[in-house]
Amino acid sequence: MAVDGLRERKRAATQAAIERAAINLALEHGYDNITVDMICESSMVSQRTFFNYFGSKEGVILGVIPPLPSDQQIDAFARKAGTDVLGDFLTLVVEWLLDQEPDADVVMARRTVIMQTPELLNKQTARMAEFEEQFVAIVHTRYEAQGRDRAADPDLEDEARMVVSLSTGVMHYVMRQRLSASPAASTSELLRRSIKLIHRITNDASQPQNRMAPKPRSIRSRTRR
Amino acid sequence: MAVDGLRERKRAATQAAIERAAINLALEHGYDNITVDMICESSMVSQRTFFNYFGSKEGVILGVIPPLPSDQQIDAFARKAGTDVLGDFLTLVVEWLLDQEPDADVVMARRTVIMQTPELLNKQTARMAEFEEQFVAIVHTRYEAQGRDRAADPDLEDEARMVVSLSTGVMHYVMRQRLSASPAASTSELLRRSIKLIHRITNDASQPQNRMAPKPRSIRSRTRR
DNA sequence: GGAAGAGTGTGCAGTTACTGCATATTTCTT
DNA sequence: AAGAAATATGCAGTAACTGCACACTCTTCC
Repeated sequence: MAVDGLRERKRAATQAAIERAAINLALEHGYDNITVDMICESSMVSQRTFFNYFGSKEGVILGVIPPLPSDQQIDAFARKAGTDVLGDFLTLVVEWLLDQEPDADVVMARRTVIMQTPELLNKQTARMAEFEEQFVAIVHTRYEAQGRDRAADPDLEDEARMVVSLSTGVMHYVMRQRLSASPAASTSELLRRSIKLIHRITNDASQPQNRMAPKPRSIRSRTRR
Repeated sequence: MAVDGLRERKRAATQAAIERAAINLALEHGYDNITVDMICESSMVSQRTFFNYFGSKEGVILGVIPPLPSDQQIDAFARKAGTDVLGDFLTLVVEWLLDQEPDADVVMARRTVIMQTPELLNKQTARMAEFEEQFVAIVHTRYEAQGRDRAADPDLEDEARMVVSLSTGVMHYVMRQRLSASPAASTSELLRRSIKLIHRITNDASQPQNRMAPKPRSIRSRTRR
């Protein structure tokens, strides 16, 4: 029994090779101007292998999707005492997405590529959106742990979904800030600032909560195309 | 000089034909199981024409992207007296995206297709995200109209961006609700309920604003893949 | 140490969305 | 009716992605 596993090491090597090749090519030519074939040639693997590893062209830049949060993590989130669902959930998602990949160089290079290719940021967000249902379920475990019942409060379903939708938006913001902001600021610090921003925005609104859509419906008259 | 323009009428006809063909096919076989060629055959146009009209396969289901809000609309948004930036901006976006297409049948059919194909909802959101920069600019016009200066308040840039990010999330939620919710509920009503939900979620959090990330950094120990 | 078995790499052929370009057809203008 | 402008189409090509069959390599277990 190999203590480490030659297989695993090889696997890690190819993965890293493809990754490096892709990132370097993207840095040099721009993500949109490189093809999967170029990456394959540069990393000396077949196209098929490339897709076996990363599944898509974006995948190699955005990184492999981590496995969903463990039951432990979900449990920890569900049992937190506070009422800050949004903040706690965001913390969970950030840990899920961002706390990995120890290689600082790669992280840095990824950043640069994504920064030069706004479309990639959107794809990142879209990729996250595919877990919407699972996320909603996670939020629900928290509500249940707090004794809030789905049957008793019909809005609870909507509330969970809104938490997730908001989180997706905020995550997009956070990712974006991580690119441009001083890399010194830790992610959790960034998150805290984001939450503060949200409060500033929404609290402003909570005082004159009344007038929302002054015109009942008036902009109908617009020419098409 | 033709009062109406034969050209325009023909154009509208082909567009409608393609649209109908696409939606019907999607309803029958599912969006993922139809090809652009099938749509073209069914609507008797060349593939090239299809792409001339809709640009992409999603485009024909999601509808043509409306032109950005007019300067008038932006101005109206900028000059609104209240402090509810988020609500007002959401109203603007909803008007931009949703207040068009008088044909109820088509709207209904679209709904069904999108409902059956969650991926389409994400693409819709992604498509909207491409206007992020323009949206941020719009929010800024409002801040400027209110005398808030970018130079004086360095966080203003971030605040505008956060408004847009949040809006994207909320719009995703709204679109989703429009699918499942009783079609009776008007969109503006839905929006109002959404804003209320946001307040419920964020106000809960504003009281115990302190404890955010209890564990400083501990989940590092996770096996990869 | 060698055979069986599981995991990996690769070639190939095919599908599908999408684009540029040249050209034909149709409608509008005057 | 002629020329300009818009529209429709065919064609050829690119690039991402998939399924499948087969070869190769590491692991395991006797």
